[in-house]
Amino acid sequence: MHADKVFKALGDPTRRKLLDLLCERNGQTLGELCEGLDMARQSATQHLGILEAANLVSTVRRGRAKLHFVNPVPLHEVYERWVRKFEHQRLSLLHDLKKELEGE
Amino acid sequence: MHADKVFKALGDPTRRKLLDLLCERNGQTLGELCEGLDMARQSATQHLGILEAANLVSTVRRGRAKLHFVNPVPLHEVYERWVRKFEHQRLSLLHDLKKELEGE
DNA sequence: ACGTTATGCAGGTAAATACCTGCATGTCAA
DNA sequence: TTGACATGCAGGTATTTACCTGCATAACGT
Repeated sequence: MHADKVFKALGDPTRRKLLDLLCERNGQTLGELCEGLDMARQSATQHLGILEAANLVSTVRRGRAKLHFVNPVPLHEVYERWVRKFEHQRLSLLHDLKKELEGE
Repeated sequence: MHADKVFKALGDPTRRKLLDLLCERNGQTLGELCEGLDMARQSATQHLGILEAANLVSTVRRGRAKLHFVNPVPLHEVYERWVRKFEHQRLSLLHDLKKELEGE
């Protein structure tokens, strides 16, 4: 997994909105996605390209249209690597901080 | 939760390394964290500031030193909002794609 | 074939980002 | 108090990013 691409892709509100749009209805075309975005088509293309490079979106050509599908796998990998790892700290964090504030 | 700050904070390899370093040993000082980084102290300060602004790191002053602690809460919120939401698609994605490739 | 529609590609600009150097402030220990 | 140590703050630069305009290509329907 390329954490860099995934997190950078998610670090933009337009791209997160694109994912939400695709979650509502999978397989939309570029034109359809643009309707919900309030920016030029070319900008949306760029955002979708970044999502695709991060493997968060997969595409299928269908005639002159390009259909976009969410790929949830990288999100799950993010969870495995960056959420679960820190889960066990949710209690020990408080412990560490408390000890520190009490003077070691 | 401020998804923007959290994802942007995570979208840099230096900052992810800082989180890993703190995961190994919580409560390290700026100087200690710098030893594992290969960049000027001021740059690390900037990265830690971004992590703190995203609420991924909390700090406690202790005399002239500043101790850093991981805060796993935003990571868990990311999971709730951006991973679980797309979990149910892990099967339906294949379904959608298959239908599409078969010609609707 | 022709016009319409959907997307691709080239490039240009303003803002944000990641790094740095240099100097200031605050704390500890002798 | 003084020197050493830990961090804070100001600013400067090169790269990346997010947006745009303009033109090119490809597919559909009549």
